[in-house]
Amino acid sequence: MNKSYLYDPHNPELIELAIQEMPCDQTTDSLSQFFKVMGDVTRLKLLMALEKGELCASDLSNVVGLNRSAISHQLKALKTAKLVKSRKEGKTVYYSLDDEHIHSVLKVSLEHILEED
Amino acid sequence: MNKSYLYDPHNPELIELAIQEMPCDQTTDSLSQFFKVMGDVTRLKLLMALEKGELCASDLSNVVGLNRSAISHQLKALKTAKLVKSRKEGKTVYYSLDDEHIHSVLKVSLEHILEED
DNA sequence: TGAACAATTGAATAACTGTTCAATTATTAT
DNA sequence: ATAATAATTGAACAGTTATTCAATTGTTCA
Repeated sequence: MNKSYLYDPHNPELIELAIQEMPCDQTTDSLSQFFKVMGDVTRLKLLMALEKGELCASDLSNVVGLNRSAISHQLKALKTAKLVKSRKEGKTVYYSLDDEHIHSVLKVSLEHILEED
Repeated sequence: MNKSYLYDPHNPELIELAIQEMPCDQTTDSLSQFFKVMGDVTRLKLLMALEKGELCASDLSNVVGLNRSAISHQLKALKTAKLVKSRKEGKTVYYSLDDEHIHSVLKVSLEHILEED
């Protein structure tokens, strides 16, 4: 029961509802982690590049305009977050999007950003 | 033209395509900023609480379990990012979601998180 | 074996971020 | 005017993060 009211409630019923319907900490943590991973320009560009198809680390460096080390670090973050998967072929490692949901999240969010107001 | 190849290209055509279809810096910056704002547990919880209805800062403190100062700082960030709007009534300030897109983004992303594998 | 290439790793650094605390503004009621 | 309440603000701190550099692993080919 997370009911530690520090301040006088103005709308007690809505507070109750919001607390009841709030997902558990594990879920909100995962969700915010998911957004955090995409909340970096470099990682976002990597994901957008990989929407076009499978690419290796060097090619991704060329697309994003950062050295291989930086790209490798961020690819690791994306892999840990299970947003990309990799496949080794000889010396080169090919990366691709792991999840289908990402595309729709990117699509809806891009629409939101590009919206006029 | 962002065509500064530092490394030997393995897949030149796909590199070209990825570069051509990559949105401009302003767009990728805005998009990553959008995700960054939701990439924090506190702000995410605030948004999820506001999905239930309009709430004032104190009530949001009670829902999230943080003092008013912390909430106020994060509400400001959400307002700057145009994810929430506010309405003043006497001493209290009521906050609500500014954008309809957020709901679908949260929905799709939550599905992704809760997915089995 | 040794040279060349792709990729990763770890340490270091500079920059950023979220929360707390203390002080302040604004509004209402006595 | 004073007190009380709601909210905001700014400074400070601890913790995190992205990039760079140098070194290393792993693979291919001569």
